[in-house]
Amino acid sequence: MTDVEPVDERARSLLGRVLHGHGVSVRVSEVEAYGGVHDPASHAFTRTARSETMYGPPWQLYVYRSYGMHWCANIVTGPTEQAAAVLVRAGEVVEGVDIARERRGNVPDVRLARGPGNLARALGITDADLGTALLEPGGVTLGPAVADLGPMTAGPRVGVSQAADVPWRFWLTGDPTVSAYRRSPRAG
DNA sequence: TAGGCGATGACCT
DNA sequence: GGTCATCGCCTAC
Repeated sequence: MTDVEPVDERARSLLGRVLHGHGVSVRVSEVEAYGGVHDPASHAFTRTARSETMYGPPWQLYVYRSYGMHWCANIVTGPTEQAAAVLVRAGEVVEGVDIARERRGNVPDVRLARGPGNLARALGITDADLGTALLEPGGVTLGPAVADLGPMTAGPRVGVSQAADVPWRFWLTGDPTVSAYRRSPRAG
């Protein structure tokens, strides 16, 4: 590997874009970048069957289960074999609000897609969507880039115990749908 | 084959 | 703000 992909740049470019999933559309307000094979915090740091999708071509959906019961949606951004990906952490439901409410239960609208597990649930994303090509018509798709984003902020990643201080979490400044920061108890 | 751990969320104080 | 539920995956034996 002679150079490192600008994974942080790829992550920032996802902010404001709309992710469509099974009848619900979410405007992405918060993301977290994972550098793939060189990032100790990434699932792809050690290659396993679970993370195999991340080594494939970009713009595919990587779905994993967290704490046994939550699904988390990632967008593979790196070229084949690099396994760089971006975790979509939060967003604002802009279409299909009724469907999202049905999936999430009786919570305030601002919380419908706040947090990676909640966002995946609002969009109806499960392991059945693993490997979905996001730029082609299908169950889960990604909209075009947004020109006027407004200010964004960078900070440390949430919940990771390795490389916790790398500022690869990005969110739209002041957006109410952004999830709260919580440091991993295992981070140094 | 068994044990430990987590890119979390919800609830309680 | 703090605590705990919960279970699939990974690693070590």
